[in-house]
Amino acid sequence: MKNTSKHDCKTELRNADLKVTPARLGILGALENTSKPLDIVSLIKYLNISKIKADRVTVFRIINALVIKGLVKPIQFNDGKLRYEHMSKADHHHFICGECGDIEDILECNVEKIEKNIQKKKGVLVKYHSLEFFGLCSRCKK
Amino acid sequence: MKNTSKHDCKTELRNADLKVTPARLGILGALENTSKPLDIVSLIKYLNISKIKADRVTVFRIINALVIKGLVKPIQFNDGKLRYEHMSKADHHHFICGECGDIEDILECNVEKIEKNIQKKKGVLVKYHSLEFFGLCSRCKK
DNA sequence: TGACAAATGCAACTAAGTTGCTTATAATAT
DNA sequence: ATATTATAAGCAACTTAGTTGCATTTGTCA
Repeated sequence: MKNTSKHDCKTELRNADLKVTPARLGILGALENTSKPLDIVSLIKYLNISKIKADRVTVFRIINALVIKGLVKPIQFNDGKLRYEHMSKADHHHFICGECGDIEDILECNVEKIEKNIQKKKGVLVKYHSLEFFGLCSRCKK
Repeated sequence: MKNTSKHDCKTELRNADLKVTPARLGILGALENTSKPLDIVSLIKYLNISKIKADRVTVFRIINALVIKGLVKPIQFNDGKLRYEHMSKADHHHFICGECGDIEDILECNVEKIEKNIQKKKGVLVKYHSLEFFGLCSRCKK
């Protein structure tokens, strides 16, 4: 299981014309093994735990490269920092509670149809979209 | 026209339990008179032009208050800063070009239905949602 | 295994956003 | 109108996200 994942990460990087390095494998691995989107600080923590040392700057640079190559998608929860999600897990959206920060997955929307429509109508290329819902969760609502 | 708008801003603030001050009127006015979402720096510029002086910190505090009260909605274009839009203009979404930063309005999606669904299913309160499309515009695509 | 391009580390920087505290001002009652 | 009071604004200092330049290291490929 772990081997497969590692192998997948390697070929993923190679297909994207990115050299295979420990930090890159670690970051891709982190994003594939988690259910919630991760911010830079969480990624660095994950790398530390995995005994992979990588500078803050390196993590920023790697994540930017992954985004540009389309392997990873940035998500904004309007708290001043970006989080990142592996594209293979980007098939759902989120509800974010503005009070407690709780994140719930939202499955029931099909934006791909709209996406295709926009591409055709406007002549643009849509790489990814973000659909997030903000409000109060059932606990904080009261 | 201007009087009406000013009056609307006043009652808007009063209804939200916010005191009416020049800076608040200026910011609400700016957000009502523009078609594109504005970031903090643009808001400060607008205030300066309107001969309203307001500290950076004040603008941040005002905008946060307006968001909490639900008069204004923050929008993220994944460039490291928030932009803001008056709620009365929040009925559409955006396409953002990652190359040149161009912003195009996207009209054709009805997320309200999904929103109501989520509220019912999850027992949460959705205050606003964000749906933005990221990619390359027709010019940068080539 | 050696060469070269690409990746990393480090230091210093920019820019967004926040906090604490003092002063000023809008709303309310007198 | 005026005094009172809670709230807003200003200022300085801070935190945190993200970037840039440059020197050093490392992955790849011949």
